[in-house]
Amino acid sequence: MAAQRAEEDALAGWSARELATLRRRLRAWYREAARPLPWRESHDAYRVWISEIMLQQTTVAAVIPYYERFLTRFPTVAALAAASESDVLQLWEGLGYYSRARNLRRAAQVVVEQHAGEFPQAVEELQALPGIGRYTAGAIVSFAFNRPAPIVEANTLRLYCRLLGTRVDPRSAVGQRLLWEFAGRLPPASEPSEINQALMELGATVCTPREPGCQRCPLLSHCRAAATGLQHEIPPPARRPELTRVVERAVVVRRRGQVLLMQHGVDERWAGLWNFLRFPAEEVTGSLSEHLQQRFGVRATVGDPFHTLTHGVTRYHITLHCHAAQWQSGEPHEGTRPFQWVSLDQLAGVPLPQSGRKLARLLVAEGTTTQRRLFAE
DNA sequence: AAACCGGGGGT
DNA sequence: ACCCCAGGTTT
Repeated sequence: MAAQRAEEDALAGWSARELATLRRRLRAWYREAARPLPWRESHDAYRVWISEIMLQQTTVAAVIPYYERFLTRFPTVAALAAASESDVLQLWEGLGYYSRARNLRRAAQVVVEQHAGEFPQAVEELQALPGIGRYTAGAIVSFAFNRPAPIVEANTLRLYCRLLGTRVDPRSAVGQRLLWEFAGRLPPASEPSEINQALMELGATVCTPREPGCQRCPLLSHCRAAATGLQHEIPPPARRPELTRVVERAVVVRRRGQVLLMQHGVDERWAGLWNFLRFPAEEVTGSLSEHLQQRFGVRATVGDPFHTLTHGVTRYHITLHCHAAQWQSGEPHEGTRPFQWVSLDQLAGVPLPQSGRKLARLLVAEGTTTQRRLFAE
């Protein structure tokens, strides 16, 4: 296989001597260029774990305030294990990928119940916990326990591809095997944590996607891509899925100063979070009022849209038309989906997706006058 | 292998 | 408007 040949070629020529030199230069650079990150404060597995889960597909700047609040509210794995799912989701609100929060709580319960509250120190055992994959397991082992473990994520993936000078697709099975093999050779027995952090930091700040700073890279003389001028073409860009435009409707049903919320099911987007009544506009065949009665068993008078907001979610661009409605009769039901009535004051304590929160803020901020207009009682 | 999961920030 | 992000799970 051509791909297999490319893999062998890419790994050939990295002598133990060269790797030792590479590590020395990397450490020297890192000790100058270091920026503070939450987990540098301690080598606590719980803290490293929380931060790594939050950082999945999420930028450092976005994570920091969430990390601080989370550690204050749930300072130990035992505290997290004892929390309700809703409480954990509440702290996760706005961060996205909410299965991370649900898995976090489940994993905490496993650690408490099956590991006596102590994090296992082996990659395989950590990877068996919900929400912990190969990267996060390696990150915990190397950062928290300071034991050698390979890490491959967005930054090191790009860095390794360029160092290796390979045009192999890093997302393919062959590419993955190549990268993890190379990643396994990099952390030394002594102080591997620093090397792994330095690799990620170099990828994040110097070996960047668009304009890699090769002139200031401490590993320039080791880089097979830079040697041949291929750093801009490696790694090959991922194919972007096409954006689908959809129109949805949200209905704020009001009854005696309270609003109606539905909970998203486990097989839906925003699983476990609450929302106003919300559905694709195309599912509405007749009037909105008829739709509410047929689908939720609720009689209500529905007004024209009072607000429209757009937002992106995964590969969808959503236009959301928001309606105010006045409840008349009928308790809401739809399969086993939970519903609840909450006052506007209580809304702050219920986990909502970002789009729902924007709508909620609108209701609270609009004031009594507008609400009276929207909900003619 | 491909789809799915969210939202923010940079350009 | 498009690209990227300290990924993991499910199909």
